[in-house]
Amino acid sequence: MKHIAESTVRRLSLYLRFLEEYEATGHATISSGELAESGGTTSAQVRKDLSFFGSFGKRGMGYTVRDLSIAIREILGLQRPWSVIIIGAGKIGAALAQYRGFTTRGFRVVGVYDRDPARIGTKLEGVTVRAESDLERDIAKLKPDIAVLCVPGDAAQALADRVTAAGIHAVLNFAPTPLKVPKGVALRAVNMATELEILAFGLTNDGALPVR
Amino acid sequence: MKHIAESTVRRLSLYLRFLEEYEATGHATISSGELAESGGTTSAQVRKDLSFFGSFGKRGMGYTVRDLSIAIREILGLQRPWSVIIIGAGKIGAALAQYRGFTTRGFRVVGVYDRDPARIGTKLEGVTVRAESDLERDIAKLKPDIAVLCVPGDAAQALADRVTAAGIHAVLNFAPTPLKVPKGVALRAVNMATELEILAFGLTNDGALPVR
DNA sequence: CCTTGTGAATCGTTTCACAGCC
DNA sequence: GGCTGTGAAACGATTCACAAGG
Repeated sequence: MKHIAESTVRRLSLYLRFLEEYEATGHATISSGELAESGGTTSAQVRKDLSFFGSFGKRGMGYTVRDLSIAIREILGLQRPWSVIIIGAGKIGAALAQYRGFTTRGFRVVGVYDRDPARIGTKLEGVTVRAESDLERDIAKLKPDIAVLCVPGDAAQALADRVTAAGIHAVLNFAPTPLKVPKGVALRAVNMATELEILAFGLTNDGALPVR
Repeated sequence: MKHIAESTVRRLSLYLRFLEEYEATGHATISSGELAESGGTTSAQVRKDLSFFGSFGKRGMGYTVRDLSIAIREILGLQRPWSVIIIGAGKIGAALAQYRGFTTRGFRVVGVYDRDPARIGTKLEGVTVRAESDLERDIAKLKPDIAVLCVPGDAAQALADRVTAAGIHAVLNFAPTPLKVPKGVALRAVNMATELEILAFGLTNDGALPVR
C-alpha cells in the first residue's frame, strides 16, 4: 500500500466520530463540505483524504452517512476489537484503564500492570492489576495488540524493550521520554508537558504559530 | 514574527528535555548530531530549527549545553511560570492536577473546577476543587494563562466558550470533541481514542504509515 | 579538521480548479 | 445545478550540500 500521511489518518478518525453523531441525528447523507466543517478542514481535503482509499460518494449527492461510516471504520481497522494492556497503574494509568472512550471504541483493556506491590491485586474497572514480572508470560498467552505505557520516564524505555521483545507491535507512550522501538513496531507518544509548552510558545510569540 | 511550524516547536521542547538530562551528566557541549539522535531527527533539522531564532553554536565546537538550554527555554516562553486551571475533576482531570511533570516545568495549577457537588470542596494536590459556576469570577481575579479541559465531550464546547469569553487565551482539550475557539486563542487537543485509532491503522495496514 | 548556519533542491501535503456524473 | 474525484499548481517542511569560522 501507498504511504498515507499521519495527518490523513487523524482526520479520518475525526470524520468517523462526527459521522456517528450525525447518523444519530437521523441524517442519511452528508457532503464533503459539511464533513469538513466538523473537522475544521476543507471540502477538498476531505475528498482527497478519502480518495486514497477509494470512492465512497455519489456526485451531486454526497456520501451516505452509514456507508461512509462503515468504510472509514474498515480503513482504520476498527471492524475488529483491539486488545490493550496498560503498564503503570499510577494516576494516569488508572484514569486510562477506566476511560470509557476506549472501550466504546472497540479497544478492550485486557491487562493492567504495575511494579508496586501495594497496587498489585487491586481492581480497576474489573481488571485486576498484575505484577510487571508477569508481562512476558501474559503477552505470550493473551497476545494483546497494543501496550500503553504510563510509567515514569526513567522506566519507560526498559518496558518498551520488554513488551516489544515479547511480541507487542504497537506502543502508545505517555511517559515524558522519547522511545526507540524496533522497526515494524507502531509508536505514538502523548506528551502533556510538550503540549503545554507549545501553548506557552503560542502565548509568548503571538501569531507565530500558523492558525488552525 | 515569522510563522514557525508546530513540528519545530515540538522538537524544541524535546531538545530542551534532553539538554536538561545531558547537563546533569556533566557534559558542557553538544553537537547538532548528538541532539538529533536524542530526538529521533537529523543534525540538519536541529540546526534549521534553531536557525529560525538565532545562532547559538560555535562552528567546530557545537553548542554550550547550558546556554542552549537557556536559549530554548526563552524561545518557548518558559522563563516565567504559567498558571493553569483544570476544568473537570474526574479521573483524567484529577490525574493531571497531580501530575508532577506539569509543576516541575513551570506550569502551576491554580484552580480545579467541577460541576459535581460531591467533588467540590475536595482537595487535589493542595488545590481545592471549586464549583464550575465560580469560573468567570475566578478567571477575572486570577487571570490564569491556560485552561485544560477534562470534561465529557458534550460539555466541552460550552466550557471552552465560557473560559475564552472570560479572558483565557490558551486551551488544552482532552475532551474527545473538536473545539472551536475565537481567533487569537491558542488551542491544542489530545485525543486518546484518536491516538489508539492511528495505531490500529498502523497495525492493520502494515507499513502504510511513514516510518518515524 | 570539525561543526555550524543557510540558500537551494527535494519531498510531501494541501489547495485549486475543473471534468465527470448524479 | 450540485457535488465528487482527481490531476496540476502552490505551498510548506525537510534534506542536501557547502561556504564560513572556530
